[in-house]
Amino acid sequence: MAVANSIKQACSHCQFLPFCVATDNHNCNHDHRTLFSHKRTLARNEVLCTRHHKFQSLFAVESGAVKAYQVDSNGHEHIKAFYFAGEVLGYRAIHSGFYISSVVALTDSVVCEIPYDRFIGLLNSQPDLYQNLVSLISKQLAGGCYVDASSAEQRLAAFILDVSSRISGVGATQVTLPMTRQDIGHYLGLTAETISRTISRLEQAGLIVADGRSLRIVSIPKLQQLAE
Amino acid sequence: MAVANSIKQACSHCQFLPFCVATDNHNCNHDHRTLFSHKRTLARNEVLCTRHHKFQSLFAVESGAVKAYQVDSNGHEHIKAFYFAGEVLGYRAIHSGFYISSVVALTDSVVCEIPYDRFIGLLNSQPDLYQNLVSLISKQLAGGCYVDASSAEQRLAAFILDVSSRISGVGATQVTLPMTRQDIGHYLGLTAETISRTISRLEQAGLIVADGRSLRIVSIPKLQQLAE
DNA sequence: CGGGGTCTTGACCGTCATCAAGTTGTGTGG
DNA sequence: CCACACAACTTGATGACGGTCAAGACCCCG
Repeated sequence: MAVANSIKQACSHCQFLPFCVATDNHNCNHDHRTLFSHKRTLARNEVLCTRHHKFQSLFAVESGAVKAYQVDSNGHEHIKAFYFAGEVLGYRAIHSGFYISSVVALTDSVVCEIPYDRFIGLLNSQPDLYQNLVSLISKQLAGGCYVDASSAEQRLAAFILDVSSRISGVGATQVTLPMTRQDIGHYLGLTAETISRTISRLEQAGLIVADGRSLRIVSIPKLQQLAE
Repeated sequence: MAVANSIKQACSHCQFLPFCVATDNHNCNHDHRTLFSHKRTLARNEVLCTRHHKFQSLFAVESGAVKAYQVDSNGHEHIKAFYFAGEVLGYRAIHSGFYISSVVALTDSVVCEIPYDRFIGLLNSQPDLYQNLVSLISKQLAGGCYVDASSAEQRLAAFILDVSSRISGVGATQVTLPMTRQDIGHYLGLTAETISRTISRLEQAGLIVADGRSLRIVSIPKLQQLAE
């Protein structure tokens, strides 16, 4: 039970909780960390994994935040996704066997490494868990669709709602963004200047209050309406 | 063996072939079609499934082509994906239990319906097949990234390469697009006029030869270079 | 206090959306 | 088989949104 409690504290909102619990049950005399995964502490800007490197592990963000990005032949950075505490990354590498993106920490972070072969071993020993995995990957397929909204205001509104719900929970009005305006721009296909200007406009419109990276959402419904 | 041959003819390039074969092997005295799925013939513009309706089946496109789209609150259509012969759709609905997009046929098409509960039943009876499914969904996560290229020319170049490889095979230079300029625009976040103009520019630049919906790629490398 | 990264704001310009008109293509009924 | 109607496509003119370049303010950390 000590182990179960240690899971609950750090991992209570982790998408991988069902698998860690299953690991505990399956080998209740082992510590799930040594059996199943180990933790990596990342300083800000530290690299977690690199594009084109061999895929070996999924990663669960325990605390902090990371970004997954690619650099195109013109040197432009494209951010494919942000991952916050409790979220799991690496699914996209399963098919090709290589990481599609490089991943670096936006803030000091702790990340749980999940060796894929051991993970598959667990699933094969308890096949009903596979449906959990399929559901999680399906969720990633369904999400993040707002990037193709037409205007900068719409995209940013949707972004703010998405990030705040993922960091602070749905309905939260106060959020501190872990990424720069540059990063937001590279994610939304806009420039840092446009992000800055658009935040100012949203603020003038009375939808948010911004002070650097800390935001307060004045009206969630109005922001949703703008984002659609 | 008659059944196995009947699979091979229509389905030799289908992503679901491994599962259909497994079904055959597992119940070799049944016809896989009646056991596992049935076919639907769709006329052009006929609806396959509708957004927000209950998810019950995956669909494999046997012949023809379909588009998956959503209509936002302003009445603007956003195309999330095209699916061509051999490709499977519906994964995005697994997590929520409802279809995320509506799907209609672009041309007269034949589609194989795969009831999800029966499919899961098959997987549970042969858990090693789950890794096939996970790999297929992972592939969808990794693909279709070119939509966020910056310029209209880059997006269209990448689109042409993607579609031609999926319809006619990698390296093919002749392709007939099944969708309208409108559809391409709604997929790439551009207008039909911009698509038309950009095709003209690519033609003037000597990269392609266009005659309505039939395209010939003059130089695949140059097009790739443009698309990055 | 100084330095580098981050953020904001302004001026100008290019790309693509919008509106419009004309042409081509397709399908249907006479 | 032709004629008509409507959808799809092309091309042009104009304008708005966001990119680019630049300058200055702010902030964190040494």
